[in-house]
Order: sequence, then C-alpha cells, then structure tokens
Amino acid sequence: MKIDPNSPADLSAQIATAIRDAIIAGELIVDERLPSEAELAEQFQVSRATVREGLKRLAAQSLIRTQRGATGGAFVNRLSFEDAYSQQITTSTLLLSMNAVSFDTACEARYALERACAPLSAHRRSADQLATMRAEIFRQGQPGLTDEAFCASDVAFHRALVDGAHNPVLSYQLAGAVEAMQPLMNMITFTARDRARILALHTDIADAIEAGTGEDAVAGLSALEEETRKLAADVFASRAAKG
Amino acid sequence: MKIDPNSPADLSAQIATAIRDAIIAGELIVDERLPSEAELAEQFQVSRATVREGLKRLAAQSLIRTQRGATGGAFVNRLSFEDAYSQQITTSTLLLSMNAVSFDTACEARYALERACAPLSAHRRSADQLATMRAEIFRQGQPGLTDEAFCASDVAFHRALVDGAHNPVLSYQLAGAVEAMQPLMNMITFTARDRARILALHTDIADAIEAGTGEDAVAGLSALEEETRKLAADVFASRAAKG
DNA sequence: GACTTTTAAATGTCTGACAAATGAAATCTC
DNA sequence: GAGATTTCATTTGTCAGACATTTAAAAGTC
Repeated sequence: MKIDPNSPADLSAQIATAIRDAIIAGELIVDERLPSEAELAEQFQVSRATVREGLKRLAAQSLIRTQRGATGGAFVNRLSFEDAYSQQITTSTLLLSMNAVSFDTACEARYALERACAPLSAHRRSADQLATMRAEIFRQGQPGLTDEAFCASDVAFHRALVDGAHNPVLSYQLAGAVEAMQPLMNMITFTARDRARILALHTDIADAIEAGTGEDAVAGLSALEEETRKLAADVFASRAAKG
Repeated sequence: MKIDPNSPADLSAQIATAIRDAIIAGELIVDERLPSEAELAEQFQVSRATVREGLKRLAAQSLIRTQRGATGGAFVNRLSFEDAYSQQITTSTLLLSMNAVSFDTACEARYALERACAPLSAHRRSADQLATMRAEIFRQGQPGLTDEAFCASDVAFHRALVDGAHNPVLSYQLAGAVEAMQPLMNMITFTARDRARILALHTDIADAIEAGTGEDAVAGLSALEEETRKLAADVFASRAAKG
C-alpha cells in the first residue's frame, strides 16, 4: 500500500484509493482496524490532516467507520444492503436529474427491470408483501390524496413488488431505478381519471402476483408502462403548448 | 444551509450533508462554484480543515470537483454516467463480497436483469455491439486462454449485450450486476468442455440478437443461467468434498 | 469484589503557516 | 497600440503543532 509523493497532487485521494484497493483485494477484512491516523501519516509520509481527508473519502462511501476513544480507530465497514440502497438511490437520482435523461428512457429502464422481477415475485412473495401492495392500492384510491403522496405510494407499491422476489441483490439494483423515477413522476399531475386507470392496473398486477401467474404480472407492468408514458407525453405536450 | 454545532460530533459529515442536500434540491446547479473554503468556514463557523473534510466526502461521491488557482474552487460536478458506472461497480462488488451472498442469488439477479435487456437489445443493437459479441465469442474459443481472461471476455460479451439496448440508464443499472459477478465467476475452473458449452450458448444468444428475435435471446440467457449455476454447484460440491 | 479515579490512546477540531497552481491585471517591449 | 512578459492576488493542497473529547483499560479505594 504505497502512494507516489511526486505525482501532481491530491495525496488524500491517493491514500483513499490505496486503502480502498486493499479492501477490495481482501487484504483488509471486515471489522479489521486500520492503523491509527498518526501511524498512517508516518506510513505514507504525509501529515495527519492529509490522512484524515483520505479517510473521510472512504467514510463517505461507507467503506470505513470511525470510533473515538482508547480502543477506537477506523474499521473496515461491512457494506450493508441498506447503505448500498441509499447510495444507489442518491446516485441514480442525481444521474437522472443532471443528465437530461428523457422520461421515456428512464421509464423504459424501470419497467424493463421490474418485469424481470415479476415472475420471481409471483412465486415467492410473502403474504406481507402482497398485503403491502393491497394497502398501497387502497391508499391510492383515497380522495384528497396529493399528487406527491400518490407518487410516494406508487413507489411503495413497486418496492413491495420488487422485494417480493426475495432476492436482496435484485432489490438493491432496483431501488435506484424505482426511486430515481419519483422526482420525474412528481412533475405529473394525476387527474381522478388517471388515478383510476393506474389503480386498475395496479390491481391487475397484484392479482397476478397473488395468483402466482408471472406472465400476467409482466403484461400488467407493460400496460402500466404504456399508460405512464402516455400520461407523461400529455403533460409535456400541454406544457410545451403553454410555454 | 446550516449545521448544528452542538450535535455530538462529525461537523464535517454535517457540512457534507448540508451541501449534498442543497445539490439534490437543485439549490446548487451543475458547474456552479461553491464559496471558497475560507468563506464556507466562516459561514459554518468551523475551521477550514473541517470544511475540507466535508468537501472531500462530496468529492468521493463525484458530487463536486475542485480546481486550484485564482479562479479555482469547488464546483458542482455533473455526475457522468461513467462516474456512476464505476461507483456502482465498486459498491456492488463490495456488497457481494462482504455479505456472503450466495452464488445462486447473485446469479439469479444478474440473469433476471439481463433478460430484461435482451428484447430491447435484439431490436436496437448496433452493428458494432454485435461485432463485439462475436469477437468475444471468438476470443473465448482460443486455446490457452486463462480462466480469468475467459471470465473477463464473458463480462465484455454481456456488457455488449446490455449496451445493445441503447438505454444508458439500463446500462448503468446493469453494470453493477454484471461486473460484480466477476470475482465469483473467477472462483470457477472452466474445463474445455465447459467452455465449449458456454460458447455454444453465447453463439445462440448472439444469433438471436442478430436476428432480432428477443424471445430466443431470453431463452438463451435462461439456458446460460442454468448452465452457470450447474457449473458453480459442481465446483462448490467438489470443493466441499475435498475440504 | 465492587466502585471510583486516573490515565493513555484515539479521533475531532482549531490555528497558523507555507507551497503550488492559475488566471487576471499590470508592466514592459517593440 | 499590440503582443509578450511579469507581477500579483486568490484559492486549493499540505504541513506542524496544539487542545478538546471520548473511551476503555488500568490503578486505586473502600
């Protein structure tokens, strides 16, 4: 684990990279303690401040955690699914908002991925997940629901669907795709008629999941994708006409 | 944008969060310059060192970039798909290696997601992507190829398949799933017979993509998934018998 | 033995300083 | 005046040293 002191600059980035590589290579295992900041400073021949900047970079990626006190220090962190979820969501959301990704592109990706989960979910979903889907459908039918709350419920419905596959890796990958769409969906105004159509499709999907007929769930998702895209197209068209 | 100086500790994390939230909320737009470190220090009522630690956290997530010199400073960074890819791959790889995710779970997730891409890829793939797939198939047939090189070529083949969907969001999401499997695949020893079988399936898939028959590509991927799982099961069984 | 106090080690923060990069302004040259 | 050169101010990158705070282990006390 070495750094090049003559390279242009940013020793802290080099330190972070060196330690990160050691973790990825398995040279540092989970819960292992890194040398103290003072020791690292000597090892890398830099000041403690520089070491700390490097460590903060790693902390930002949840690769290490630090603890104060006598037996404290920096420890290699077990990257939890939860941490990975939230990182994924942040990254996906920013990626979409910063890169002028069209609604259609994001929508296509999301539904393609969800359809990948549907057959698994139809076979494995727990009663709890099905109940969540039903509960969200019920909520979506409540009058007086704001558009934002409607979108949030939509996300919850789809997350339950995805989690029904009982594959944490799949859930993790999908989290980004589903949640990152929310800001885009929030731009849409849902009329009562729109909501009724979405609700019906959600019900179809939930029914298919309950019956264990994956193909029907896939078909339902495809119908929902078409509906969503049409809705968005209308919104953007009317907005373009106005502006 | 404020922080709580009385909260337990980790002012640098609070600063990072405050700025990150401002970026997500759109209060700071792409390429906008943040105040200088000295100004931020005064704004947050902390030292420059603390501000710097916070900024390094953001830099680790590619949310800002810094530049030295008179007109330098920290700028809100446009999160590129490339940056997002590599972050995704790192996170996914570590997630799998640190959480005792079973081969089957990871494999299932990967192929489920790939099948989601296949129909799109069959319709949209460029000649270039098809050529890449063919080239990797050819490489995989070369004698004397190491197992690691075989796996790397396998990844390249599947990435071309995924990129064929011409949906950058999908490619981004899939990057993690495909690449993170590589370390797991590297644990497998591929006999000549194994390679021949995989090669045949890859050829089936490439043929289907070329013909534009998505369903065949999906079927090919399913067959490949089964083959891969069987292979892995054999390896683990023989290893368990030995150990 | 149980409780309290001390102590040492580690991270968190602050201060002040200098190095290096960099663009803009000022100066010089023709 | 135009172009080249120099100076300069600004900003990040790094360093050294100090003190505060937290924490668990060691030492002391009853």
